Amino acid sequence: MTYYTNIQDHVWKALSDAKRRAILDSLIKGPRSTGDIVSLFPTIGRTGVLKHLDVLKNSELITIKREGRTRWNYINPAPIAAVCGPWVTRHIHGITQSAADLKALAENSPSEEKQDPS
Amino acid sequence: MTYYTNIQDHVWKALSDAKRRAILDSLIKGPRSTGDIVSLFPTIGRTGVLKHLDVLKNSELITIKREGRTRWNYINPAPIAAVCGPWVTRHIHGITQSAADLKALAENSPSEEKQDPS
DNA sequence: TTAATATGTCACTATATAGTGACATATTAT
DNA sequence: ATAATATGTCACTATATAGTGACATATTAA
Repeated sequence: MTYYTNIQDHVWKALSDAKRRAILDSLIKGPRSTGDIVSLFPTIGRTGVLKHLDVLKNSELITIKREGRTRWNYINPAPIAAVCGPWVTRHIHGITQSAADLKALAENSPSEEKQDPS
Repeated sequence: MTYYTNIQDHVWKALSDAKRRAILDSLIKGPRSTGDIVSLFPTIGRTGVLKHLDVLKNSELITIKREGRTRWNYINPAPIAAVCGPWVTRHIHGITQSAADLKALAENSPSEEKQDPS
């Protein structure tokens, strides 16, 4: 199945690939053009990198700003801080969730985690 | 390709699945038997849960202790603390890695991150 | 011993994902 | 206008992954 509609899953899935994490690492210093990022990965082609950037964009881990024919890719750490940060912290400190949360997690794990009450 | 030989990747891949994160959540309170964990997931079968537990075991996110015919699954937060913690912290605070590290990351991303000098 | 319980293993299916090559479009330089 | 640059899109292939049903094994209860 693996139908996940919430942003949480998108973020974790995006971060599960080593190359995508490397791309994010390379953006900490500052934005890079797409071509520049491509040149950082000699082992895969341009379209491959493009698809990784698409994944990062869809999970909002990068934002994009066009300047002429150049596309500038900016890192956006907000999803990391919002999604992974709390989860990792909770597990490092062994903090238990409420039984109700756990039940929801297990039963419909695609939607997972705390959801907006919208 | 996606041949990853280091533990780092195993951890991120393991955590990329919502059900596996839910299993880990359920273990914060304390160890559970395999059958107990299975009963937490009505949407998938026993073998499905077993495979998730295998993934968690291979990434050392759980440890196992047998007691008669019962297998007790214990959470092990060490890989989270060792692998995800620093990465997440670094990104939340926007801390740059050395250029050499970045180059290594990009060129042979399968092995990724800092490796044992062994 | 026999049956029930709890778990392990395996081959299989279906979907997801990484990666590619070919082609298309937009922008800048000559 | 023409060429070079930078990026976007698409169909395709190969592998990885989630999940299943059937069967096997080990342990406890009757």
